[in-house]
Amino acid sequence: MKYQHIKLLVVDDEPAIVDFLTLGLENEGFQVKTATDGLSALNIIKTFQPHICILDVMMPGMDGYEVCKLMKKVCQISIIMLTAKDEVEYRIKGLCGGADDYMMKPFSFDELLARIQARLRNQFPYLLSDLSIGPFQVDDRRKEIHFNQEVLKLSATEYELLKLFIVNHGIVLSKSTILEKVWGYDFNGEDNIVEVYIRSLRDKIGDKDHKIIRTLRSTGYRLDIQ
Amino acid sequence: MKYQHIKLLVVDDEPAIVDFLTLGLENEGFQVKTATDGLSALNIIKTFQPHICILDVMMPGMDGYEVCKLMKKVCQISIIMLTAKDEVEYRIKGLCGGADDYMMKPFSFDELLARIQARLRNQFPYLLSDLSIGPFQVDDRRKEIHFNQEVLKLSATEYELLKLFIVNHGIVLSKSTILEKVWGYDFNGEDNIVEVYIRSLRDKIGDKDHKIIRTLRSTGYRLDIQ
DNA sequence: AGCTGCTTTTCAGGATACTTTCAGCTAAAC
DNA sequence: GTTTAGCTGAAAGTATCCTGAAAAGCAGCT
Repeated sequence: MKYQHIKLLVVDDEPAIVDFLTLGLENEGFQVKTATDGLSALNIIKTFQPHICILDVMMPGMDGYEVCKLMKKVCQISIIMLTAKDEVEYRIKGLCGGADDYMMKPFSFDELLARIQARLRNQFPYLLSDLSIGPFQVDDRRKEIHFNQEVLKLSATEYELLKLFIVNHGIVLSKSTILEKVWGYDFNGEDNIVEVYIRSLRDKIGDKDHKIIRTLRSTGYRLDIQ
Repeated sequence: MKYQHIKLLVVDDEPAIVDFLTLGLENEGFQVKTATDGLSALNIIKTFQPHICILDVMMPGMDGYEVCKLMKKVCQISIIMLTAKDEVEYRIKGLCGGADDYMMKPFSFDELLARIQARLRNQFPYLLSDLSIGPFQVDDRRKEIHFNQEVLKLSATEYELLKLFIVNHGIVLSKSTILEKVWGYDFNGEDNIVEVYIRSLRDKIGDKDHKIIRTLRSTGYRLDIQ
């Protein structure tokens, strides 16, 4: 649960590995998206904006080395490369191309976790402590959100929803995404409930003219800061 | 459980060792953070303020000896240095630089535990006996908790529950967490028992309006001090 | 074994806060 | 002007928590 606001991208052309990692990482609480080739990985980065990418070197089409360089150009992302035992030259190439860490296959899941934590500590230490963005401050241990230094009185669902917006501020969230993340994939009600909850959030943060939580008609909602 | 409020920092450039120690120490109940180099160790100290640092001498970049000196400058911290068998000169250097103890690799985990306890007895004796937070004082040896200078008359279960809250004050504890920590993972009753026990604690500390032990509906409970 | 006092656990009713639905309304898009 | 998506007030439905009380368990004592 403590990693709920940390986004990972797993890129490997072998679905078995992707599934294995995704399952484990989601279980640890991370937000995980996947890609099986470099091009789609680069596309996902644009919208998902992950903090860390776990990237296999050997892939058909663009190889991991290329992908790594391009990713680093586009955004601030921490990259952990996966190499097979005998791909030493790739490892060196990878590190030169901007990878932050590498792991040899086969590896244990715990080792991966340790490296992810190391990356977070190095590059995103603020993610491990409190999340403070604009007028919002999320204290996940107290389960409280401050808005302009005042504690908001929120129900559990409202808390989760607002946290989702804060973590993804500046990014549009569709109603179906919100439903999935807050209510769970197995929720089978109408998505009007999202509208209802967003109203109550807007009420509580005094967002009368919908300038903080923006509505993007037939697309979704976006939390705008400043 | 008895070390729950003691904070350790493990610094070693070998992830395998870091993982091994972290796992074992967390299992003993310590709060553990890790670093793989001196600089990040110094950064962590600022926010985490550990009581004891387990510090490897041989590290790339800043060596343990340097780190040790800097740590001692910044704060009151007990340092246990790790040296390889043949690094005698480092050991001497380390002790001169302010290390409080040293251990030769390889060492047994029990030896490390013993040295940690020795350090605690020397430098933080109060951590081993009393835990005093706000109006609460836990005397774990006598199995007594004082509230506003008065001894509370508690059953064994009530004692464990209140201690859990005191150690984790300010942090929301879910009913399942509480069940696991106080009743054990193999308890198979309803979680209404948590509610019942919390009522009795509230009665005994006079928390009529539930402002000391807060209920966070469908999330958990939180002990608030002040 | 039976009694006693205490602790632990279960149970059921009720209060309350939260969740969900609904229907009519508003406003944007074409 | 029509259509559609989103907004909103209120009502209905539900889950969670609180509580008093009783049952079950357990240790010490005679």
